Amino acid sequence: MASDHTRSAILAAAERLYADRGFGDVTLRDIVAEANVNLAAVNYHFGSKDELIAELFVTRSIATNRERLRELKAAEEQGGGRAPIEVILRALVGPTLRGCLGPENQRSTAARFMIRASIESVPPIRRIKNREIDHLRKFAGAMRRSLPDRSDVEIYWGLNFALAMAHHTIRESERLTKLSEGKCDLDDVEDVVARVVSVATMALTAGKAAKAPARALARDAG
Amino acid sequence: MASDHTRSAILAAAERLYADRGFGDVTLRDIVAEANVNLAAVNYHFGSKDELIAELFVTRSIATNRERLRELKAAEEQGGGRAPIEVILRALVGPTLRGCLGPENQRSTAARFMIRASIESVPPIRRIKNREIDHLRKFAGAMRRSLPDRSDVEIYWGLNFALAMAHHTIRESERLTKLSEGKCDLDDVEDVVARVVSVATMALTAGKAAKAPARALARDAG
DNA sequence: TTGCAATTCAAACAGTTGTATGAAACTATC
DNA sequence: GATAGTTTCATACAACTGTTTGAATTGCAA
Repeated sequence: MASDHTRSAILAAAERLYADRGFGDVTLRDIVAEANVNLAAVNYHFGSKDELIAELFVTRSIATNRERLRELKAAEEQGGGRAPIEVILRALVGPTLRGCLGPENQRSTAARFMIRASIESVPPIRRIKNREIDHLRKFAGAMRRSLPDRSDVEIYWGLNFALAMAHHTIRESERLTKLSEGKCDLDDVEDVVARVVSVATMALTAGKAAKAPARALARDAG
Repeated sequence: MASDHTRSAILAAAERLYADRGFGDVTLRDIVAEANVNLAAVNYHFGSKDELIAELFVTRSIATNRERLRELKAAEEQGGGRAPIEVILRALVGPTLRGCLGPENQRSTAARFMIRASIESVPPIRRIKNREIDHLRKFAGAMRRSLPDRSDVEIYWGLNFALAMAHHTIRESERLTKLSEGKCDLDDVEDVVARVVSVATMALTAGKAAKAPARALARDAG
């Protein structure tokens, strides 16, 4: 490969545009204009538009997941195979929140692209996304080890709510700022992380009689 | 005028298709095929595709908000101007959850359409959506009356998290079912509502030291 | 240099999109 | 039953999409 220059220029431009404007209204012509390359270059280097998107997503997906798992593994090792639930949750939502919030110029294009991908669900991405389940299962496993007296159902709901709060806060950050007239400071990322982790922790550790009357205690006595 | 038949057939078909497949890949030709009307009928009756979408969204938006506010108002009147926080939250997330989850055949097309609209953010909708802020402010007001010792910041974060859990659960319901291998039963809508309300309530009523270290624990779950 | 493959480029292609047109088919009023 | 107004229809249109093509250009080895 003589020069990857064109190839990586396309990748960078595409990621930036998709992150900013979404998949819906970014055309190949927008991308090649931003990258200062010829229109045919995309098909020459990637085969098709979908393959370009897929490569972008796979690359970032692997990187993000590795980052999260690194934090998780470190925490579990330090705790002798069992990490505090707060630390697990922090490893789950921290990297994404840090990448997508905070002062404008510090936001990672990569993370913003991943958020787009998790929202818009364009075909080439949807096809790949099922693997993410396996990734989440690892977190579910760590959470189970951390809270052995909790049923699987509670674990999964807690996981779901943690991701919900993180993603929704990112996605609707503008609206929250506007609604609260700036009182909710989304630039203070560590505060946001702490809030999400705190609420998710409460969801997972609150008294068992929180809601399900007599239903849940039967089958799962880990 | 003479016969609204064509007009309402288009509205119904469009809503159904948008709810099922999103705005991205539903064309006017898909809509008119589903509605069994001529292609030109859309432009004749609505002016343009965007105006069709806008009318759909405005209609549903008004209906949903009226439903939520009705529940809220009833609760506040019954409590003499101050409703329990759980009831307020239930009025906020209940209608949407009930419309979008539960047994397949009971799901409201209207609610599913609104979820799509809240996710995909197509131009004609984005333009209208800002009014939703005023609607949410009414809920923030009720929450403030219900929890007078809470700061505005806490109120807004609680509101944000409640919506986050409701919307995310709807949007990722398939994934949660798969991840939990069916253990999380999303057809049991009232259980889902109870879980969301319960966690959001904890977020709003937990020990005031929420902002401090992540170690704050709260056993006062209602 | 010559020769050859890799890369770039302008241009065109085939398909789809939302929209516009003008004639036909209705509907109701007189 | 003729007329005027509304609604439907087949069809065409212009703009845009991703993709392909084949010629020009580049880079590098012999």
